[in-house]
Amino acid sequence: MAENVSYQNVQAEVMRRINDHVWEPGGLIPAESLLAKEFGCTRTTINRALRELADNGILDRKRKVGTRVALHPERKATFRIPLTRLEVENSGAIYRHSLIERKICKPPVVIRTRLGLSATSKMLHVRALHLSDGQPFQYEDRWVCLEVVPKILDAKLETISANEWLVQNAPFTSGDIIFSAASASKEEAELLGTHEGDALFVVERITWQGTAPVTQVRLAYAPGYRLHSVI
Amino acid sequence: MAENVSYQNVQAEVMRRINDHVWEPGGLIPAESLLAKEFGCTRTTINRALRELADNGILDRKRKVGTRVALHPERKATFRIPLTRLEVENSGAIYRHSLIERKICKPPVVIRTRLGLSATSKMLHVRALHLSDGQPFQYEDRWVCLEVVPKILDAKLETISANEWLVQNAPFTSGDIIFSAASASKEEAELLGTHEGDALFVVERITWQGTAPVTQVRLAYAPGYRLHSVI
DNA sequence: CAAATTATTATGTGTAGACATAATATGATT
DNA sequence: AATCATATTATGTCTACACATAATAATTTG
Repeated sequence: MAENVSYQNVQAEVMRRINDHVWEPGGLIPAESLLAKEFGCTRTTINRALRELADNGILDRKRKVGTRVALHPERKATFRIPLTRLEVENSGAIYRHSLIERKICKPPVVIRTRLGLSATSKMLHVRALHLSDGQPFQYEDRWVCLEVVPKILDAKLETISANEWLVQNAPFTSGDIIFSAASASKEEAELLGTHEGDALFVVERITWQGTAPVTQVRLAYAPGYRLHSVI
Repeated sequence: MAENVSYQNVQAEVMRRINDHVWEPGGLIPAESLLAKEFGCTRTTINRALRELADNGILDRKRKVGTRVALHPERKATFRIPLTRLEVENSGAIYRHSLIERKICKPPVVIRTRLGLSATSKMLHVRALHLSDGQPFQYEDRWVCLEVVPKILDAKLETISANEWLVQNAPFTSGDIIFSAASASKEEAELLGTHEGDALFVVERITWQGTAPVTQVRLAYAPGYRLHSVI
């Protein structure tokens, strides 16, 4: 008798009660100590179950106030941000990349202000094309903050992509990502082997080391690219 | 004396050692029991610290084998999947939606096979336009599985959007999401108030209740839409 | 020697209890 | 009545210990 109740059992039952509207969206659910008594386990176990559900956005918790069912159950989707090389190789194709430009210069105002840099700052501007089985796969336009990552000037970016060098040598603490769709410019179309005006999937990413910007990159994918994710 | 060591302290120090290459990517790190001794806390605390980092993709853990620094630190990004209504309202605009079509019929083969339905299955096909301050914001093309959610036939989809009705009435256990870019068809362009061929940001989503498909939806956003996310 | 069996070990998860902390509710004071 | 100090409460996190489990290593067996 007295089987152990696992935190997963608790989670399953909590989810059932939410789905069956036993516990209404926005409503308070019983306190941990009560649930512990009801489920016949310790508060530790209940705590872990509820904490994880709160991490997943299913529940909202506040000290002293209690735990309530999230009002708008906006499920969180997570997706991995792989290296472009691995993204290609995982599809079974052969990866290659070619450096288009590598220049130290002052960034355009858009970039500078977005990163919060002074007007005199110089950055490393890198443009590269990533290929999958010889076909254009992704066009990369990157600005690297030299004050934060001066060592990148020693990197052989013809051999190792800036993407990969940064992952290995420039840790970041946080980042912003923006997904959008854009029409291919003439140059982009040429590089990606498609036509001007074609719809491209675009990812922009800015990464930070504390409050200092590390790098900003714009990745334009060749037509047909689909980013997959799971809820 | 003997200050408590929190799991967050442990996480911070672990991250430092990874960033400073004290622990190499792919390398084994000391076992929980050793770290507990080193940090002067219990294994429980170490476990929580490492477990969370593993959840975030920073570490790889396997029983008996140990814990290693993830070889390719593909950071996971998470983003919320809000109701379209809230997405609009949170931007300060007024939301409205208009139903374009609501029909019970057999789905095209693409949809049917993707959802694993039989050839005779009928589904509810809903098309709607979501507006932000009167301007076209998102075009929704949805198929709902009537075997799983028969009650949707009673819903007043002119009043409440299918999106919102389903969130409240049809829980799901898992889902796939695909992001892509597409050129606007003539009809899409008309509905979204733009031009044929314009680049649209497209989200496709399939949700499942166990192994049964709940709904498949294709959301095409008006030009200019950007999806934000944080790492 | 190869195959099957039996340790061994690192993580996974549970119990029981304690103190910390944030936010509210209550009561005392002006 | 309004303000401030004080209890109260639910979650947050830690200690200390125990047993479960998966995967490997060591050992026995055919």
